[in-house]
Amino acid sequence: MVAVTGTRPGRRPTIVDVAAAAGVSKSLVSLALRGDPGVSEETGARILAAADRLGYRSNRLARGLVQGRTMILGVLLTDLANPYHTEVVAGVEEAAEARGFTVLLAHGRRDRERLEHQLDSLLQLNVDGVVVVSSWLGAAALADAARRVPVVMVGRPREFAPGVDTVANDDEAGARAAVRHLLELGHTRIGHLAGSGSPSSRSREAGYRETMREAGLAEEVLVRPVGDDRDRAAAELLAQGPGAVFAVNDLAALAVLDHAPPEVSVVGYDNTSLAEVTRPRLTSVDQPRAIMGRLATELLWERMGGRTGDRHEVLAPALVVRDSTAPPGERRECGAP
Amino acid sequence: MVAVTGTRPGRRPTIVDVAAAAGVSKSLVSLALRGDPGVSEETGARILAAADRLGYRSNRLARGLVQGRTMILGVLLTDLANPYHTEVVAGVEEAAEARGFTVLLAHGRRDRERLEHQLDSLLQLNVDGVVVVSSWLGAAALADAARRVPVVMVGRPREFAPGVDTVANDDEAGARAAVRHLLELGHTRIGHLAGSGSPSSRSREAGYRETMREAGLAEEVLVRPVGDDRDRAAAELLAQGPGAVFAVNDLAALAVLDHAPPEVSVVGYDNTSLAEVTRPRLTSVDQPRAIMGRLATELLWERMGGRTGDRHEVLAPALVVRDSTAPPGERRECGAP
DNA sequence: AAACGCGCCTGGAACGTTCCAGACGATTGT
DNA sequence: ACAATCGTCTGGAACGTTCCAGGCGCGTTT
Repeated sequence: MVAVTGTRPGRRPTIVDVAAAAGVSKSLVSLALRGDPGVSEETGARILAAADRLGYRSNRLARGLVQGRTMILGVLLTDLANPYHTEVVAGVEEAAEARGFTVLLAHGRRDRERLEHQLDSLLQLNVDGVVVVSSWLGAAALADAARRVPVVMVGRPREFAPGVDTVANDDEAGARAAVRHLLELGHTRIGHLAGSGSPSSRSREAGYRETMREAGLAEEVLVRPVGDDRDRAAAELLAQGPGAVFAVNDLAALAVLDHAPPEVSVVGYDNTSLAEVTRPRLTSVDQPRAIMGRLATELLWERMGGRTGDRHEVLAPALVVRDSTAPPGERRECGAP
Repeated sequence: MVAVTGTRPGRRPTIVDVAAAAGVSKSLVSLALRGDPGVSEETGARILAAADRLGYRSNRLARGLVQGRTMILGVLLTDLANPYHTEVVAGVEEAAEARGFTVLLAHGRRDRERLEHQLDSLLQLNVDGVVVVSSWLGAAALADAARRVPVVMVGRPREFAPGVDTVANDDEAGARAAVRHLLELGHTRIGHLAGSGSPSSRSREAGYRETMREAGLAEEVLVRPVGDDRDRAAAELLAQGPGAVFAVNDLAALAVLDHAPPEVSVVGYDNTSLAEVTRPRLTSVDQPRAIMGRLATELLWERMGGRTGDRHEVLAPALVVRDSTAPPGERRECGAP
């Protein structure tokens, strides 16, 4: 399996090698490999056979260079370990694949500078579009990228970048649904373990406050930002004696569950895979992540088709009720069923 | 911010545009942008300024084409959602970055055919090396890829592919450590919820059987394969009344925890992020994933440097003791501390 | 004074593909 | 019989870089 006849030694075979082996011009090889109808059946078969024999693989760099597009979509992630992100990616991949694109992921590893660097790498590769699954990237960097290639951001940006479409869920509505669920169970003393000032977390907090006010419970509003130390924040919030807690995300909710007596109901946000796995299983607000990913890809597609105006899509989340919520005074279950 | 002077309209600026703007040859621009010492300080500054003004970004396709290498490492993953994988990736990224490589990820989405397709995509991109974090890929596909570019597989292959280095943990040793821990706590009736025949799971089962035999407990050996329905398998295993269970991985361990009375001790394998999050927190065998990722990158590096013989590295795992194991008869804790 | 070395710069040839204009026979239409 | 058309196929020009051989001016050595 070492030296295959017809190939220059030590080099990967090119279209020219295949052409020589099949006794035709390189142009015809190119046509044949792409299945062009203007190639006679017999010659086509011979070319394919030769390519196969030589172990030829097309060189995407060269193709991309001459065509000016690569049929590659780049996905930029802050944090691979975040299950929220990965489900969005699955949606992107599905839609991209259907349109013949290859998806490559670049990873920022929770570091803003690295994130910008990775975005740059993708641009240098001439990807045909970028989906950014991160709120960490600044509007300037995003807008700059959008000047060269379609860019969609999944999530809620601090600031809208011109030329960049966005896909987000309606955080305020999700928060409302969570709080309403607790109200309907009969809770009144509902606290909120809040986020750290990101646009999403602010909307969630606003939804919480609003719903409490509408229920005539403005005095019961109890908010504690989660800060750096989730456990401390959870403990301090619980020290105020709420009957239920709406947490800004699942991890925060877990911290609450950990410190709360079993009568306290807890709702999370994001419906990550954690929610299924913990005991009690966590009631949580689900973002339609796969759909968001698909939609992001469609927005890219539209941009490639020439759309110029910016679009900002907001999707409705849905509450998923599990075992961590119960009427006041009832114990959540714990451990084996 | 629309039409920048000096750029041909509608095209991204190239090195030639920069050259024209700075009044030098394209060759000099190339040298200047790469920081070649043979460029006078003054001219260099002028070129950089021009590049900046035009918003120039180097084209990696063209560079890769002429240099024959891309300074990109590809990582092929079966399953993004698997936290085991993502930590390996972090290790790869760290080591790759230190050597000036960019890491791009391709995702097989738990589909073998897609996995092969993605591998092909990476090869077409002329990546300088591939780390495969998956046991799904056949030896033939791996060997084929290894013929064009260095390939390292992280995990235990069903069959060693020629030309492909591997990095794995010592599953048998890990299993021994887990079982010994249970023995030391005083357990004798130790069951095993086994995997589905992958090389890793077979080694883990072997380690279990061996250790039981050495402890004179050959008669107590109790093995149930996990199959498709984890919950059923766990319930059936528990119906045999073991005092402790060593499970083939964390997810299987969780299924056992779910159905077991609190006196039953449980050990998992892989020490995924789940282990920290469940209650009781799961005792589990940890693979040094980040180190495995780094090592994989180093093996690639060696191959690039010309090594030809195959290397198969096996790293020692370590047991992480948490709350899911206790002496026989004692209750594991549950819920708040 | 010629030769050499050095710092700085340039033009053209790669790299592997696709695109384009057109060549060559054979067939068809008038 | 001649032009037009069609099905196949070809050679060269892109694409945007890097690499290479060398050029020019100037100071230093022989």
